[in-house]
Formats: sequence, structure tokens, C-alpha cells
Amino acid sequence: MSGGGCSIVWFRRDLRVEDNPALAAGVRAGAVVAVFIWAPEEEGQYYPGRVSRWWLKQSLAHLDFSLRSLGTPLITKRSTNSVSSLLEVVKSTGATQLFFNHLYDPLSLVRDHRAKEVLTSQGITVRSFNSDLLYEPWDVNDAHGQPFTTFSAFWERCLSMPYDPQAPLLPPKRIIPGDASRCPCDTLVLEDELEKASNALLSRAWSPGWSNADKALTAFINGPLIEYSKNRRKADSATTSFLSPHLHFGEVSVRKVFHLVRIKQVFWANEGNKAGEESVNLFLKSIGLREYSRYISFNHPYSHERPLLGHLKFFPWVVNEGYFKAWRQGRTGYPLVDAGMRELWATGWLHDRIRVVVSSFFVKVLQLPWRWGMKYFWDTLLDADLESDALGWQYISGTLPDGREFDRIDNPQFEGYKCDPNGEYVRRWLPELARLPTEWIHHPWNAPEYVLQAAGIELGSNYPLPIVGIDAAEVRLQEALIQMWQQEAASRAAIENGTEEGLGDSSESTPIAFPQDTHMEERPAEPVRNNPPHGTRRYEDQMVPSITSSHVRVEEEETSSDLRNSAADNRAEVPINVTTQQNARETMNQGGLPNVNRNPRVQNNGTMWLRNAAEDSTAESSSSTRRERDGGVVPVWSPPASNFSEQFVDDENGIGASSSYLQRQHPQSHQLMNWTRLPQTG
DNA sequence: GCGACTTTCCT
DNA sequence: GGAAAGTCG
Repeated sequence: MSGGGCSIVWFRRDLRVEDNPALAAGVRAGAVVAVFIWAPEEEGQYYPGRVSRWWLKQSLAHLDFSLRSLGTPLITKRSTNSVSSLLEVVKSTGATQLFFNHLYDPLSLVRDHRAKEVLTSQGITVRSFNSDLLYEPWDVNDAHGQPFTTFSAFWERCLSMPYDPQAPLLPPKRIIPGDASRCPCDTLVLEDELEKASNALLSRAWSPGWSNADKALTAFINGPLIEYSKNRRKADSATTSFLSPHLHFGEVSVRKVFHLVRIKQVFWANEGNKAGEESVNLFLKSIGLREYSRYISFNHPYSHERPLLGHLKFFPWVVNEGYFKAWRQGRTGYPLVDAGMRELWATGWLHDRIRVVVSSFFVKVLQLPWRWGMKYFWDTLLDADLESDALGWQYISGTLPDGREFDRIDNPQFEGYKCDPNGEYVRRWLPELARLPTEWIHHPWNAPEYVLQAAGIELGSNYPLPIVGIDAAEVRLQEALIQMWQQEAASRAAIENGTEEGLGDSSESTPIAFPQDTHMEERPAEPVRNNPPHGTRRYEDQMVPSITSSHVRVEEEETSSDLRNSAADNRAEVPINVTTQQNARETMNQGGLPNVNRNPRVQNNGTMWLRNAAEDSTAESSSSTRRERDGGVVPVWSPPASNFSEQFVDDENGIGASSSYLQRQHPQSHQLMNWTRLPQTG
């Protein structure tokens, strides 16, 4: 089937040689050229953060080493357009086939579709595989063939599928190298000099790379796993798997994790070890959440930027950059929150429990827009993962059908005594509180003066008073919710009266720009593509390793005068409606190929992203276009799933959305956007 | 062992 | 808010 030419194996977030179906297919087909394309500008505002790039750098080196020892190097390419780079690689190597593994974030869905389309039209055989999930999202449906809308139902179904997830594949024994002599490597600069210093400590704690991932997995299964149900909610103990960054980059196959863990479970079940059995269930559940994040992303590609429940769109977020800064710097006056934020700042890592605490505090107490928090996580987490983080923040924000109630505030004081009962975690990250007795460690504002004095604490001076009181936060939250429902009702009424135009551009439903003064993303008014490819962007927040010296950074709050203006620039782009060529005719009337592209940042990407989707998705074409099993298969718009539309915000626009910014961009508002299958081949 | 009550957890 | 699990008489 190889027909003489070699195969390109396109590595992305599957940086492993074991259980890698795309690589296996390439090896089976003959000579292989392995390629990794670094095109971060394609990610828009989700340009990978410093620690994430550090990880990637190590992981690529590791993969290159492994591939070389099997017979072929990893060719790295620096690009601003993955698809055209692929095409160049194909041409310069004379390849006739392209293999890659699926990804499910909205950007990849569109990019990969385009890659298939473009390369197929050049006569290249393109095949793609599932390597990232136990089951492809389109294979997990309810009795009516509809996607699930709650996690537990979804996961129950996954665990009771009639067929097991595929057994992991062994690594190839050797790889016949394709001719890459005319396809030189680009050097990827994934960290600059400044970042190197900040990154130096990371390698003490972490070992990226697929074989290290494998070791981490084995160590976890033979160690902490059995106690997982007991220990998993202690902030400070090394009882979690620490697999998440490995999983993010696909260094370890989730199917291998699943199989090994299941084997252990059977073993413990036979021993009658109930705790061990339960531990496996709980651990698998966290694997299930990762699956679910892809599932949600696939079925609702806007979930990283818009609440899945429509009414949350009307929540009056507190746009207060001072709060945001205090949260980032761990200066909120709530010890558990501050300890967590400083750990994140210093290490790029947070225990899952602490992520819940700090993000819940962010949304419920500070009432800052959840997407700011999500973006900060993206910039700082070692395991930053768009799908998982979007799911996490939506859960915390109460914007999922089965998420937390929005009106309930988690009290960091009580949470503190649950996950850090002895205050050790707080003392480690907040040295200024180190001498405070455990009795007060999670609520120093209640401590008697003499206790504080003895501990060397002066509240408001060397440790802040609570930035917002819980009681005040509760009151404000109730008021905000009342306002939200009023807005929602008003908007609903306006739509029913057909006067939605009249409501104008209410700021509540306008996406709120990520503050620009945080140095975590590209500087304002400077399109990404004009940035130097790397390096010169500043990550000041992350670069202050000294915790104690950081507090007195009294920077003036430049309240960004043009939040409204920058909203347009910061909103992540919207995937366009894409179809296969075979089905292009059916959907052509929807403007399947965009002719409008108002986002200066994505002009180079041409047709990949579309700011103004007004032309798309009239969704009249209810063509749930079934695809052939093999070859250039793509996600397409699917017909509206009317039974959801009452509950979910329509992915393009919320139910009851007023004529906001979004509304104007997406006048056809009542269809649930959905991607159908990007089927597995091979 | 059992029912009423309390606490914990929920993606 | 409601299920599930723990606790006490």
C-alpha cells in the first residue's frame, strides 16, 4: 500500500513510540519520516506558557533520542502554518502517506480537517487514529444516539461499553528511515535565556519524556494507587499519580494506564482488598474526567470560552484587576488560597484539590470572570491542557448541567482544615505564617492579637487581611445572581418579542478581555504573528521565584482603558464550518469557506479561523454527513439537537442571548453546534 | 443490627 | 440541593 514513497508520521501531543497507532501505521507501511511542527501562533491567545514549553522541549529531545535509536530522527519544523509546513515536508521527502493521531480541541479539529483536505487533494493518503482516548467521542452515546450531557452518565457508559478500549501497542522494533535529506530540521527555541533560569528548578522535580512517563505510571501503580481513595484529598502528600503533564503531551497512552490499572484492580478484588478496588475506581474516574473534557470539547467546541449553560452569560462578573493580581500573587488573605497560588507560581503545579479551592475562590468569592482564571492556569501550569482546564473551570463556575451550584461558596477556611489539617502546606508556601498555630492557620483574621504577635504576624502588613469577607461575598453573589436572572429574563423576553436588537451591547454578555498588564500574553496591539517567535515575551509573574520578596510589588493598577476594545482581540477564535469536499456542495450555501477574516492575527492562517461566522451554519443543511471509514474524514456541522437546546447554551450563542457582541456575530442562534466524527481509520 | 440524625461530597 | 456514607442511641 505504500507505493514506493515514504510515510510522514506527524507527531503532536502523542510524543511516544509505544502504543502510538500513527507511528505503527507508518512503520507498517515502510519508510518513515517523523515530524513535529511547532506553530504556536496558531494557538492564538493559547500560546503555550513557559513551563509548558519547557516540558515540550525535554519531551521532544527524549522522543528524538528514542526515534534515533530505532532508526530515524525526529524532524522539527518551525512554522506559522502547520498545514503548509506539512505540505513542504511531504514534497521534500517524496512522501505518499501521512499518519497522525486525533486531537479534540477546537483548533486541532479544524486544522486537522484542513490538513486532510489539502493533502488528500495533493494525492497523499492521509490516515488518522485514536491514540488519546479510551473511546472516540462519537462512539459514546446514550440510548437515543445522542451525546451525554453529564459526566456520570458518560463515564458509566464508557465503563460498560460492549468492547474494551484497544490494548496498547508495543513500540516498533526498528524504523526504516525515509529520505529527509532535503528536509532539514529547524531549531525550535522553546525557552529563552531568561526563562532558562526560571526553568532550572523544574528538572529536579520532573522528568519529561515517554519512558519517564512509563516509569511514573509504574511507580504510581505499585505505590500510592492502593491508598488513593484515602489520600487523594491531602494537599501536601505525594499521593497522586503526577501523570497529567505526561498525559497532556501524550507521553503515556491513556489506554495503557487503563489496562495496567484495571489489572491491578482485578488483583486486589481477588484479594478482597476493598480499599484498593475503590482506589482504582476513583483514579479511573479522574482518567474519565480527562476523557470527558475531550468529549465536551468535541461536542461543544466553544466550551473553553463560553459557558455551557446559557444564563451564566448574564452573570455580572467583577472586572477588578486588583483582585486578579492579588489572587495571582497569593495575597488574598486566605491562607490556603494564597499557599496554592504561590505554589503554582513557583512550581507550575497544584494538587487537584487546591485547583478547586483557588478557582472556586476566584469565581465565587472574587467573582472574577472564569476565563481569566483559566487563562492564567494555561500560562502557568506544567500540565496546562485546554480541554481539561475548560472543563474544570466550567465545573467550578457552575456552568455545566452537573457542575457545582453557582450560589454556594466554598469556604477556604473549612476547605483548609479538610485538605491541610495540620497547616503544613500553608506553612510551606507562606513562610510569614509559619509560626502560627494550627488552630488559626486557616483563619488568621480570627486569631487573638497576642497569638499573632507571638507568630510575628501583623495583618495588613506582612500578611493581608481577607481581600473580601466571605459574608460580603455571599451577599454580593446573591445580588449578582438576581441580576443575572433578570438579565436573562429580559433577554428572553426581548427575543420573544423580536426586539432583541434593542438591547444593545450589554457588557455583561460581552466576553471580558483578559487583562493586558499581566505579561502573560502578547502585548496589546501587537498581533501574535509579529511577535518574535519566542523569547521576548515576558512572564514576569512566573519569574519571581522568591515568595517572600514578592509581596511589596505595588504596581499601579493601570485599569486598562479599553477593555471593551480588546475584547474583540482576545476572544478565542471560532472554528469555521468545514466539510469534506464530497459534501461541500451540501453545505456550500453556508459559506463553508470563509471569505471574511477580521482577525488580524489569523490572516496567515487563512481559512482556518473565522471571526465573523455570520455566514456560516445556517444549519439548514441538516446533513449529518456520514463519512467513509477511511481517508480524508472530517468534522462537520451537524443538525441541531433540539432536545438540548433548552438546557445548554447553544454553542454559538446562548439561549436567550441578547443582541450582544456574540449575537451580532452569530445571528443564527438556536442551533447546537456539533462536530460529527473525525473517524478513526486503520 | 437498625433507624434517625449528621456530615461529606458532588466534574 | 440531594445522595451516600458515617455516627449514635
